[in-house]
Amino acid sequence: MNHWLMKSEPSVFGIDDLARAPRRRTLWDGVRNYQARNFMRDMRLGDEVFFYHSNCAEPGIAGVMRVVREAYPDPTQFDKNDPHFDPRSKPDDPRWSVVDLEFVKKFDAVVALSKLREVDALETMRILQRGNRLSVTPVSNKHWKKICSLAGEKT
DNA sequence: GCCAACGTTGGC
DNA sequence: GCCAACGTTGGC
Repeated sequence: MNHWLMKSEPSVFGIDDLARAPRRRTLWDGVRNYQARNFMRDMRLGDEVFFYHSNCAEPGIAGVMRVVREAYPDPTQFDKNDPHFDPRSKPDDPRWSVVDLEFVKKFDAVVALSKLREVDALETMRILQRGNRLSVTPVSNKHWKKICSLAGEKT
């Protein structure tokens, strides 16, 4: 099983929104970056994903979700009324993908970005690198376990 | 193929 | 709100 991290702005869609969603599931739409898309296409059923809150008062990791459907075409790319509409994308040759994710747990407290930066063992994490903007990134087993322990969770 | 201009991300 | 870093676009 592989591990991942996905960013979302809590003012748009945060972990509480996922916990309240029907069947506690959502499709992760609106990704419009090729590298991030390619990572989503590598996700497999059962993979676990950190839910990262970005662009907010306390950026950091808020909890965990799980992949419950592997990549398929993002419906918003074909919807003229959606902000993520992509006129260059054709139904027989879609550019953008989504995966379905299910709520697993919310951490008792957000593991803050500032905290992650203090931990030597996490130095090489992708989201901690300078200028990083990717909204979907892989997380190594070592980093996954470390962050779970920071969150006070057993692995 | 180069690269300047532009739009977006996201921490602070 | 600021601004650095980055990806994309489009003229040449």
